[in-house]
Amino acid sequence: MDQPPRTSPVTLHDVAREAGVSLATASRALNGSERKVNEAYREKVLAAAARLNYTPNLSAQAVAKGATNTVALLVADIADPYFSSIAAGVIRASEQSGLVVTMAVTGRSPDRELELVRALRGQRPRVMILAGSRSSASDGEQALITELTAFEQNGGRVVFISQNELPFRTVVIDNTDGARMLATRLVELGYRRFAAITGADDLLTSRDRLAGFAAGLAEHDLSIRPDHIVRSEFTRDGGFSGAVQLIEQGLDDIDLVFAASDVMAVGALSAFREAGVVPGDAIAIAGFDDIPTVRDITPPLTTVRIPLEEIGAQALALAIGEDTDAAVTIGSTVVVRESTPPR
Amino acid sequence: MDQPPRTSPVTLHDVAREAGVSLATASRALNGSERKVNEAYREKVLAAAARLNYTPNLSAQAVAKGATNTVALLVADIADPYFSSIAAGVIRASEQSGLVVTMAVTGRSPDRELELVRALRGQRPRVMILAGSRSSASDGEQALITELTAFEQNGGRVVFISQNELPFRTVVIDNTDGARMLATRLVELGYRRFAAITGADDLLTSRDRLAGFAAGLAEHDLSIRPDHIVRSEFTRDGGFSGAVQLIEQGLDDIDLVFAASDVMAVGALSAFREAGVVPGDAIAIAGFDDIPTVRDITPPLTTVRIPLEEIGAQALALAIGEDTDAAVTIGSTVVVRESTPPR
DNA sequence: GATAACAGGGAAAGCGTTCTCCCACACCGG
DNA sequence: CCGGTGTGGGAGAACGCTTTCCCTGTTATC
Repeated sequence: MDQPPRTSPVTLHDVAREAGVSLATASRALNGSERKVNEAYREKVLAAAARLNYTPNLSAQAVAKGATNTVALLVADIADPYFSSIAAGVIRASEQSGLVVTMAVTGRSPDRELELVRALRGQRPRVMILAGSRSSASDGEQALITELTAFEQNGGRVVFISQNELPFRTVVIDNTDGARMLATRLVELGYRRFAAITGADDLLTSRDRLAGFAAGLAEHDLSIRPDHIVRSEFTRDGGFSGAVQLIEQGLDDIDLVFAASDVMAVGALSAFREAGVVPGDAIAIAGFDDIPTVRDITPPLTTVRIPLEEIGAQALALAIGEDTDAAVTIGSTVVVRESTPPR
Repeated sequence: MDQPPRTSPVTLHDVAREAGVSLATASRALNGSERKVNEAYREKVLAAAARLNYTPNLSAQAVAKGATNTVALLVADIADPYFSSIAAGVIRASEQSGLVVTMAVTGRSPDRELELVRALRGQRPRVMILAGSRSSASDGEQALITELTAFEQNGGRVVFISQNELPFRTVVIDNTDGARMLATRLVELGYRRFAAITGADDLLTSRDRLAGFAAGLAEHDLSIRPDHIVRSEFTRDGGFSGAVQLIEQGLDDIDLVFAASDVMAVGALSAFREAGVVPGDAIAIAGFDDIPTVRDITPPLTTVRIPLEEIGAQALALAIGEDTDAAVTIGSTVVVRESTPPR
């Protein structure tokens, strides 16, 4: 595979020599903007660069300029449609701005997150976007804040996607209000007896959604029986096992299950179906996020739509934008589908 | 947001001064491996680094060493579960090897792909992994090969995920054989009258799968009526519109629809359901890939399982491995689920 | 106790860029 | 014809590291 001598990459120096100009001129013709360079020279340089198939060494540019074109993106799990949709938005927006995205996956571990932030900081990215799910009482929190503050003091920008409880720019997803509206809507549809499958209690996203849902119910003097709230992993399998738990407890007093995310709802749906409980009929289900797949499952899922790709794009805009708005709040809409027929 | 004076990042120089040692010693204590440094000195340096919250500038390291720790990953669409699963595998394996992944999205455009390869080459990554869907007759193909060959001659490694029709290392997905086995299995289940929804004709993945499926049928003296093969976008919506087209043509002479990917199958399922044709009952459906969601849709989808995450991990292994095996072939297994009940 | 061998610190030369100076030259007004 | 004012090329410093090379001090060997 490696028969040819293995040449070393073409440098700007080579291009300059080939074009018969100085290093400085070559640099200016190819990348440096400010100063004009004689049209004849410029063409000679461009021709030489093309002939040699030259590509500027971005690392060298970065050290010379003291700035990169990099966006560092941290997500919990790229195979999860919630995060991959957000990532798609970040990447699209980045490419439009001529930025390159480097991505790391925390696997939902705060320790790993801190470690990755430290490592990514070495890249001196322009922007760091953290789309992990924040949890409330993590010990490493302070260390993370220290790290990110240092990063900002060196001229970087930090953007969180989640709750704005941290002192950084944030794309705020209005989990509480979205869940509240969903609850109201479900009450209007005739539902009265609720259960919920949520993530661990310190997961802010999950907690806010549950709280919002409960608040919405409270407005109609309804509530969720404490034993009808089951906690589980914030994943498809967590949703599955949460539903299993509900089934084992007995479904008599439940006509609707609220899952704190669509991914969990999908898992729950499968659990119900496997147990012979027909979703949308014997039991209604609602989720949160409106990930692409939920319109294709059966029954199509009632959920709260948040524009995931746009959130990713907004995060980048917030990061590179001039205005120092500390937060952008993303609205959500309730989408009623067949998993919650009127009753 | 930026009140504090905005200090510049801590450099190795600062650390060395703080620790009272030379630059060389600091470098060796923190990163450089070969030479030993006195334990007392090393501790002083590490302490100083921690005190100043130093992070080595990776760009500077890259230009000094002439090598990076970067893996460049190109995918067609990160929101597509096929690619996001592969990406998850690449990222996991990369992090295990201490490599950083930079990701770019081609949006299925060969021109864009070429452009991105050029741009990413500037990063001087150790490895470039291309997971786009290859298409046969793309004009820019030669330019892409030139670019990638140059990259390899400079010491980089290129890995494709797809078909090995290009002169680079490849993780080969055995589309043909998988589809052939699927066809055989479906014939065993009693199906005789087939239709297919596939991608554009020059998309190799799609073409191979269709060819394999047809070959499998041929072994049992069966075939797909040419007018029962519809071509469409290789996406969920493409699957949907493909199914609509079949419905409009009439489903009388069809009892099973083979979709060239699970994503398409999912779209097709929705189309059938919307048209009142019950999938798994009035019409059977089979897909290809075994993306995570297909076990959660209704009916659960019969498909050909390929271990997507492992493919991603294999791609990285192939890239950084010593052995110059040009290709690794990934086996596939038929998974029969309820979308194709015996008949 | 003299000498060879080695360990390990520090100075300085790179790595591939950008960018600040400096300078030569052309052009202009008086 | 002279000095002033651009204009734009080129030399070289700088960016933050790694690594080679030199040199001193310690240890091993006879």
